[in-house]
Amino acid sequence: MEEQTVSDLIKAINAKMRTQADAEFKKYDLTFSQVQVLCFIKKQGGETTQREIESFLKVSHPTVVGLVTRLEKNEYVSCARDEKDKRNKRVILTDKAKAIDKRLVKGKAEADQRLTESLSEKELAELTWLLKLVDANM
Amino acid sequence: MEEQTVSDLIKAINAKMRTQADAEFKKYDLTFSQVQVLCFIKKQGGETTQREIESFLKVSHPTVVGLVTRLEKNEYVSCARDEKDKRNKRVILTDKAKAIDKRLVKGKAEADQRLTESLSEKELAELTWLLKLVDANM
DNA sequence: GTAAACTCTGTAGCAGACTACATTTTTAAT
DNA sequence: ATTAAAAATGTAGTCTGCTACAGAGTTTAC
Repeated sequence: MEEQTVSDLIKAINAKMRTQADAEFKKYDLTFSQVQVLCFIKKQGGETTQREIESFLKVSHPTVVGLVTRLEKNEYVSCARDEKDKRNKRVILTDKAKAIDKRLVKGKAEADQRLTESLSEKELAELTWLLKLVDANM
Repeated sequence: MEEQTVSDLIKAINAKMRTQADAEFKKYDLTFSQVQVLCFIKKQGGETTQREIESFLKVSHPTVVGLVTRLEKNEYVSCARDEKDKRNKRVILTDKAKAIDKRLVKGKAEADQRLTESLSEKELAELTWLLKLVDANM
C-alpha cells in the first residue's frame, strides 16, 4: 500500500533486526550493539580503545562511552588507563566474554542470516554490494 | 578492514541517514521520524489514529505515544477523543503543519536522494526491490 | 619553554526505540 | 446480563543514538 522509500525501508528493517537480535542476546544480558563491540575487540586481539570502537562502529564517542560502561558493569570488559598515552582508555575482554565469544559470533551470523534468508546467493551479494556503495557515499 | 554484514551495514546507514535528516529538519523543530508521521497523516487526509501510525511505521505503541506527544507540544498536530469509539485517539494535522507539509515531503525526498545518489537508476530499483523483499520476510 | 591546537574521554540532556505492566472502552461468550 | 477477552492508549524504566559543553593529556608552533 506504500511508496516506501529506501530510507523508510532501511529504518524499518533496522528496527526489526535490532529488536530481534536484542531479544536473542538477552539471555547473556547483551544487546546487538554490545555484541558488535565485543566481536570487534576480539578481532583486535582482545584489547582496543574507545576511539577505535568509535571509528569501527561509526558512532559518536558518547555512544561508545555508554556501551563500554554497560559492558563493564556486566563484566564483559575491564578498563584501564593506557600508561603510554594517558588520553587513551584500554578496553579489554574479560574471561567471561572470552568464554562465550564463539556463541556471540555465531548468534550475530544467525541474525544476519535470518535477515537475508529470503534472498538467493546472488541477490545477497548484490544487496551487500549496493549497501556498501551507499555507505561509502555518505 | 571489514567483513561488514548486511545487518552491520543497515545499522550504520540508518544511523547516518537519521542524523543527517534530523539536522535537516531541525529548523522546524522536527525529526525524521516526526516527519514520517506528518507525511503519513497528510496521506490519510489530515487525520488518523495512533494505532494506524503504529501499523504504518511498524513501531511499538509507546513509541507512537512519544512521537505524537512531542508533535502536539510543538503544535504540529492536535488530538481529540473519538466519540464513536472512545478507545481511539484522533490525531489531526494543524494549520501550522499544513503550511509546511510540501516542504517536508520535499525534504524527505531529498534525504532519500542524498542516500542513493551514488546509484544508477537501475541499481536504485534493484536495491529498493531487495530491501522490500527483506522487509516482507521479517 | 610556553601557549595554542588537537585528541581522547567524560557529562548533561534529549529523541526514539523497546518490554512489561496498567487502564479504559468495546466486543464476545455464556 | 455478566463476565471474560480483546483493543487502544498510557506509564515506567532501559538502551542506543545524538549534540553541546567540559576536562585532561599530548603535540606543535613560535
